[in-house]
Amino acid sequence: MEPRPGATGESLSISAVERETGLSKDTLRVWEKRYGFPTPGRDANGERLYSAEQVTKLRLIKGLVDRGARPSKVVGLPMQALQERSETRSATADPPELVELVELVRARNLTALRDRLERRRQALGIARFLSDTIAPLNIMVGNAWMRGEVAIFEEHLYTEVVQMLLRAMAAAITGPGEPPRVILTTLPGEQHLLGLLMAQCMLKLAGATCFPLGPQTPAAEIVRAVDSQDAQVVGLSFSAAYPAHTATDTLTALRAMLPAPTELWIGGSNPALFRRRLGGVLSVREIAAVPDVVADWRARQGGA
Amino acid sequence: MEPRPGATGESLSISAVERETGLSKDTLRVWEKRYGFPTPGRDANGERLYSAEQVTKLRLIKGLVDRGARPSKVVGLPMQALQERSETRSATADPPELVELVELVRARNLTALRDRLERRRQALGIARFLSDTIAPLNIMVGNAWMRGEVAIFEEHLYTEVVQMLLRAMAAAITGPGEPPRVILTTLPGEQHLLGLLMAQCMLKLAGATCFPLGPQTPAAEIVRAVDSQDAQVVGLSFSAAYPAHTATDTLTALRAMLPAPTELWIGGSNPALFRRRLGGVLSVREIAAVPDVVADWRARQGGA
DNA sequence: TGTTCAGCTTTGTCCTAGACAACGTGCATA
DNA sequence: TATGCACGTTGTCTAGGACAAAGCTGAACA
Repeated sequence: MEPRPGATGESLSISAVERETGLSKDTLRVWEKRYGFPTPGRDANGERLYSAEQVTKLRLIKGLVDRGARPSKVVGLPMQALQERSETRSATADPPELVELVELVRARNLTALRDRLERRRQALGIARFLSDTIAPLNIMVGNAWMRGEVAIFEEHLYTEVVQMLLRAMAAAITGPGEPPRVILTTLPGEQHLLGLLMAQCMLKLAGATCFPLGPQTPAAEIVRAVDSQDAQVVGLSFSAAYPAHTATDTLTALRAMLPAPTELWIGGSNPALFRRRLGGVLSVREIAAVPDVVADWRARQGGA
Repeated sequence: MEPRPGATGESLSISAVERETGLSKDTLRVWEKRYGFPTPGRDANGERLYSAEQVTKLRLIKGLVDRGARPSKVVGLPMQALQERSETRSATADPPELVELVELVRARNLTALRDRLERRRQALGIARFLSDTIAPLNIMVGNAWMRGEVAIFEEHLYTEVVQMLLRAMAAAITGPGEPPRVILTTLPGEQHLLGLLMAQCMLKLAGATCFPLGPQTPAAEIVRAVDSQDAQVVGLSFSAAYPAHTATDTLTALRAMLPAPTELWIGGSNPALFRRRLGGVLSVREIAAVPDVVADWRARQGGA
């Protein structure tokens, strides 16, 4: 009636692999037919059983495809080639202090990680802490995860530590709550919250009023929220894993549904957001740019 | 290449409906064939287009099925009958003070909601606040959402407010961090965190040491986390929407993968968890029972 | 030399239809 | 009152085919 076992020992069913990798069942089957990979075994009923290695490899491939690689070029590649291609992308000389922090994640030393982050926050101030430490660190941890250097649960521990820190920071920034009033959320399917929390901190620092909706709000509901909260801006975040196409489609739909004066600001690590511009959507490439964006908005409102 | 538009105006594609309702594409198609509902229109390419009303109705049906109704008995029912059946379930005389809080959610009065909750927390103390206010309130808001009385974005606002409160509470409970050491997370597919945060507060109150992994950790990764953190207990939470079958399957698999002395504690609003007992899994029916469960564990360890 | 457009290839998702195992239910037996 | 068996129910899996949208390629043009 409900799902099959899903996972028996080391072998995963197609549903489990869909959950683990984010690749749909259809895609998994069609890759198998077209590219000859993955090559799952079969159980007694002829149903696919994927090995743990194949799942790891699929995750690497997904990472490359998310960054713009074409499946036909990467889906047949051996493990080694995949790892090399993953690494070259992040080889822009990571600063050693941040590499140390990633090492703490790998060592699962949460208390040390928390302390170090806390100290950096106090030393740098919130804005620079976010742009110079958290933002690059997120990318580095994400890359390390794709390369298999950081386990899923280690990435979860990291996310949880940072999330606690950011939420505490956001709560600590108080003020009269001036315009703009900003709805913050992600679209359905996008679960990553860190970008949104960073944006919330920066926006509150700039004096804006935030209405965080948490992750995964359908477009129609965002419109209702804007209406009910009298919001002037909708802020959305897109991680690298979010399908580029869904993003642009839903964004244009949302843009059409929103009243014209309501602005749509987007950010995140998704490369597709910056490939092509969308009308009526402002993409904020760097978290550090948030104060300028808010200042621009205020100037525009003052002038109008 | 990537997903189709998904949503055009008021009509949703089958993928969008899958995301919105949690019913798989396969299930949606097979219900249509077997029960004659839903009856989506078709676009120029012959692809299904679901109306907003059908999606609402599907959500109601999903709610009933999640609570144990059989699809053949409820997929076909008219809207009115569905609403009646949904309501009878929650008709156990909701306390008026809590009904008022739900009204605040519907009125989107976040500041009032936050203040009221904060005051109740101070009046009742953390433990009774969680068991007598937050736990029933979650259920009431969930029911109101299923009945369509509370919009999705209102439910998001509520969740966000409570989450902030619970995280702040959890952070404020400090102590030496005694045993047991508990890994807290949900299985892949389960996104709801409130239950977990409540558990975290209660566990910390009881002096336990918590390692929250956030939502959606694969079973194999939970095992690695237990190993690396020397945890004695794994705590998992299951919302009503989580497919019963996946839950029991993954739980038995996880139980088999964990070392025997590591305990597995589960909680949440999922009725399936209490229908049948699983060997080596302890289901904590009430959030208020957490201190007893911890005390029992300590007695067992002391005796051994 | 740079740009634009048409045509080709790639790619993810959707379609249909059938099969089956696991579950719940109800009935007959011990 | 239990236990076991048969039956109907139900969600997921299988397969192969189709198609639109996006990327890529190269020719024609300014």
